[in-house]
Amino acid sequence: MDKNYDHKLHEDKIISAWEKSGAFAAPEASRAKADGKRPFTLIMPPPNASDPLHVGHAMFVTIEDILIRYHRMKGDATLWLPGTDHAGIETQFVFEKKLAKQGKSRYDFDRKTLYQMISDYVNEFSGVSVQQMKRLGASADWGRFKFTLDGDIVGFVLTTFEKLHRDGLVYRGERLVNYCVKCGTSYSELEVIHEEKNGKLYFIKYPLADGGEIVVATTRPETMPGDTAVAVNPEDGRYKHLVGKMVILPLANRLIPIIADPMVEKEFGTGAVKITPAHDMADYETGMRHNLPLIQAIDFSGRMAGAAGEFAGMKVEPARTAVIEKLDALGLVEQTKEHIHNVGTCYRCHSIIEPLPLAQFFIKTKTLAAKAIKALDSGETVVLGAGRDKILLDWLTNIRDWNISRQIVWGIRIPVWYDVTANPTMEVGFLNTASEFVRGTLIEMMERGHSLAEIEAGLQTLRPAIGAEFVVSKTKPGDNYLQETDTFDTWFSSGQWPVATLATNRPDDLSYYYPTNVIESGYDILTIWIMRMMLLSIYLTGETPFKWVYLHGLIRDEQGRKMSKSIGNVVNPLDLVEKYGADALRMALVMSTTPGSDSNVGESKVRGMRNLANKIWNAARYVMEPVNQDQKPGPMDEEFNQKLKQVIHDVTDQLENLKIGLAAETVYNEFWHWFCDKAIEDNKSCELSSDALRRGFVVFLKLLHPFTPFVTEAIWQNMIKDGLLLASTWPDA
RNA sequence: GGGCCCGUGGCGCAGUUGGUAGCGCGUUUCAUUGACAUUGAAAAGGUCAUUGGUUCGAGUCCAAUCGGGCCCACCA
Repeated sequence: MDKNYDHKLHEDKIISAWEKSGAFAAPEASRAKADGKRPFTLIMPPPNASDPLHVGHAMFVTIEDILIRYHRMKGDATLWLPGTDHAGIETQFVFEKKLAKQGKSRYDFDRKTLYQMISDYVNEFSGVSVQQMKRLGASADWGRFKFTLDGDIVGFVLTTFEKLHRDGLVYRGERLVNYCVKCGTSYSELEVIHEEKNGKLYFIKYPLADGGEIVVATTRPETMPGDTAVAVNPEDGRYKHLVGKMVILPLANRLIPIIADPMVEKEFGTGAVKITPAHDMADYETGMRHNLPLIQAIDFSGRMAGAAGEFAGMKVEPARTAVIEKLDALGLVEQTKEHIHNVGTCYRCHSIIEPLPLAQFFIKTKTLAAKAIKALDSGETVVLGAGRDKILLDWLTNIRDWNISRQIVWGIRIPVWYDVTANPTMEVGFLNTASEFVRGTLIEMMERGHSLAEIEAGLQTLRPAIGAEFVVSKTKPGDNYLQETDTFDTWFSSGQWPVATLATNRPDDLSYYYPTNVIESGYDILTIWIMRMMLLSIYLTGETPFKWVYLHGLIRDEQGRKMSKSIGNVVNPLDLVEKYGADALRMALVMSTTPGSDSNVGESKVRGMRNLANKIWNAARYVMEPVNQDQKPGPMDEEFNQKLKQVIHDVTDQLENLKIGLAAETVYNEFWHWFCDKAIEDNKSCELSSDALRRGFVVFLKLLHPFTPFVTEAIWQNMIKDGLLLASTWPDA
């Protein structure tokens, strides 16, 4: 054996030996069942198919692989099911940025072509993440690999939607949605980030119809053309006498009522609020309570709409200035104050989110959430992650209906159809045969000579009226139908992941390997993903999808800063693997970490763990040729055996209880500071037999294997020369 | 405004059901040609944020305070 362990000489060879052995594959359910084996199932959180791995991925690969290797050695029927996600918005966003560089946009292509282009782009990179996971040592069952847009997964997702619809849990409704005019799609509230911004609070005089005025405070005067009321608090003595009176809305010169609603805070501003139901979530709610009409002043491109009269066509920011100037000229601006307020921004592109009214598909979540709450309350599902279980519970308790429509093509198209003859005025946007993007009502377009077939072929957007009837069907229900152009929220498909991946694999996988034991992910997607999996999986199977939720923390740099491209402190996990070996990176990522807490990882820690790999290697060299060759028990043998048992017991116990960081620390310390520093020295002084030392070392190889699989396997091949360490059995205490 | 998490030697972090504090990196001194300098031995360094309480005993439980971070929320 070489004097030093060089990971480059071993890792690739070991990966292929493992793969060739077939040990990664989970046993067939029927056989495992017959053998009386206990299943251990872990569904991999699917990384974006087109993205290379970052440290967060390396973290989940490591933690999950540790658990999988441990359970495999314990003799469980172990399934680690891998996959990748199409990541609808993320991917289309990146792709459109590429198009923009070529001076093109999504409107230069018909749906099919655009989809194909993105698909090709994703396929070009889709192998990368899988290769990288393998380099980290991921012992997943690659034969069961799934992609969220695989035909069988898509079929499964569509069936789920049909079932939800049959059960009355789907509706199409016009709601204020969080719309990003730059991304051209709506988002669920989970994808909106609230940021504090400096703005101005304008105090504007609204004249009363029968003389006098009422002053309202607003940060968004440009939405005034959409005002449909002024609201005051019912308890507010200053305004009680005005409730029910009419005001003349400046600029538009429309009459709108003064209403009383408890949502108004008396202390803020003037205690009077303009109500703009089409452009503010709270106003929308108020509008619903008071049956106020919806007037859209801003359109989906982020410009002022026709209702804004002279301001129509202007972008929001300049329109705000223009409106204030005009009002000021009319003497209607009482005062302007500097004001810090929360603004919703797009998590993707950081543009300001416009709340806009749009007909979308929603899933009713209340009844689904009740079952998830029950699973948490009863302990059927336990969340590990520094109190984040309470955040989950809070979300489930206050859950809102889930907007699952996205206005993008990269995803699963919603299987809903509209009858053309029944909806002649729905708006269509399509690429015509002359490759121009045209938009208008269906009937207009047909009158202009565009055939239904032409429209259907180039269709990008379809906007049927609010109450339009629709048919849910996987296939076209008749010649006179056009399909909804929205696709499902990516999380709608990944929310079914544990069930969908098992149901579309081997025949008995779902019945045997479900519910899964552990789901592992970063806490940043607790609500957006984990919660959705609970909702949909319980709905589909009646059982909670996982017993344990293990939430790992964010990985920060050595100084505790978030990794970001602008700081330039992003570490590529594969570079570290190249330099120090996969074992070193794995150990550095998990040692002394605890669920839910962020951890800082820098090169010095990885280097320290590379030293561990070398230490193991050299311990092997000693054990194979110890100074004391005596097989007979030495005076320290008894104590050594006792201690060894204790170590096995501790590590096993910690792994059983998902205390992975602690288990890593225990093996590290006991191996280095007890086995190497004490036991080997005892052997040198002839107090410990070589026999005991060797048995102890083999135990340590096994205990270390889940954490540092490569170096331990390399030694096993050198020393034991029988089978693979990967497939050996876990030591008994 | 409501909720959650964190505050342990210079730095980064553990500490499993409460029993007189550990690890990595760093620092100091010494050692080493036979497992490993990617090493070993020894050492310096912490009143476990502060205050009060429960307990025979608290880093570990409770309360309050200060500091840092996060989540949620219709003060426009």
